[in-house]
Amino acid sequence: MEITQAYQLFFEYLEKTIPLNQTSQEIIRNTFAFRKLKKRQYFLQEGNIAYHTAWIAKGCLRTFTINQNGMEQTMQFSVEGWWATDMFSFLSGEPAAFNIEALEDTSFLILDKIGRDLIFEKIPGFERLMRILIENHLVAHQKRLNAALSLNAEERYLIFLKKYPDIVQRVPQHLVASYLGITPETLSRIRKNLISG
Amino acid sequence: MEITQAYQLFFEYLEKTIPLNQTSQEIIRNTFAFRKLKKRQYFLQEGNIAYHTAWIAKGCLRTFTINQNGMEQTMQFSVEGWWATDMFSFLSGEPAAFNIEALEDTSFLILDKIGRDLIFEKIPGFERLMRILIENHLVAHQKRLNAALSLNAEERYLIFLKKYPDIVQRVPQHLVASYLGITPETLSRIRKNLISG
DNA sequence: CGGGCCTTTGACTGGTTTCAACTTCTGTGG
DNA sequence: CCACAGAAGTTGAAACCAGTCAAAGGCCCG
Repeated sequence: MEITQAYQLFFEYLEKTIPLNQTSQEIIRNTFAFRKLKKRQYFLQEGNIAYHTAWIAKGCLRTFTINQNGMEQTMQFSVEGWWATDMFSFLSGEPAAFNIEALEDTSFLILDKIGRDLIFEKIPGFERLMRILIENHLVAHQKRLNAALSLNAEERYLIFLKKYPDIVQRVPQHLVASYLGITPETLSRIRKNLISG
Repeated sequence: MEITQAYQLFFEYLEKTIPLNQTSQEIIRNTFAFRKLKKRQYFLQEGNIAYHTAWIAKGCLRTFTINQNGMEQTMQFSVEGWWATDMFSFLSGEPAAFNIEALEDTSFLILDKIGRDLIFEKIPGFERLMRILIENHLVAHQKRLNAALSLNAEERYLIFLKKYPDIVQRVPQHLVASYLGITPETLSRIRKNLISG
């Protein structure tokens, strides 16, 4: 993907919420940098500090942690138009608990904290947009927590299917399992069961 | 609890993050209203619209949903200095999915959307404070989701004990179980096991 | 074509729920 | 202040869901 196209997509994304004049676009071009990752490369590794927040223009990033049993726990799949970072590390400057890797060749824009503060200051409505973003993020997490605590594996898989039909096509099955908090074997059996029964 | 004291506590709480002059305090007094609930009374019921966000001065509120099996799922216990609302409903104006009830006689300050916008406009740094609040909230939710998906019941209980030793003392055991996403029987057995072994 | 990873399948294990009975605690009215 | 009813907590036995371990088949990519 071209740099110009990535910014263009980002402007379109932003303009759904806030108007952008030429000056604002220029500021964004100067604060957001363009980056690419090839499949299997890392955007962030656990223990490092998350200096950047990423906005995906094309491709897919996966955010995950290693839990205390040494298993990968997938937190999020970020596709076109989504954001990805370790929020805690980005905000506090402490080492990240999350890893973020590319599941496909991915193009994205990155923003550091200085850039963020600059944008908050210069572009009216941007801080509000980020707040709304995080609020929606929080709501989604509440629903997911609710599901994790009260629904069984099959029910959680069906919700995932319904909510992200595109992502199910796109990522390996064992990663979906790790997102749902179940083993690959269990997910395989659930799918078999859904097809036959 | 007295009205004056509630505002006083709130000012102290706010001043940890943002300075407040006389004017700001006056604005807050005019936008946040004082409320009381007796034990077992509701602050919000599922299906109604959450017109308010609450800041607890004294007491304890419990936020919970009824899941699709008709079981209560406790989302949060809000004690002194915490906030409580159905974020989704408050922001969108859609009916709430959450119930919020008082576990004790509780005194708190409430803010509606109009008041919030007013405060964001009039008090510099307030929007930032709310953003940081939500960001921290999000981080906490991520950790809890992680735990829910990858740890067993005993491990989750131990984390809860460590993180909220005061709340464990304060709320009935079966509500802690519903917070952890386990049955009261299981929590009882876990506790027995921890004491003897 | 071959190697390694992903997925599937089977048998077994273990943690958690369910159902039921019993005990303890709490609050309310006589 | 006691009695009693209802709620909360404990304990046991059986059932169930998901995990673990192991092995075989499928598929992608070098």
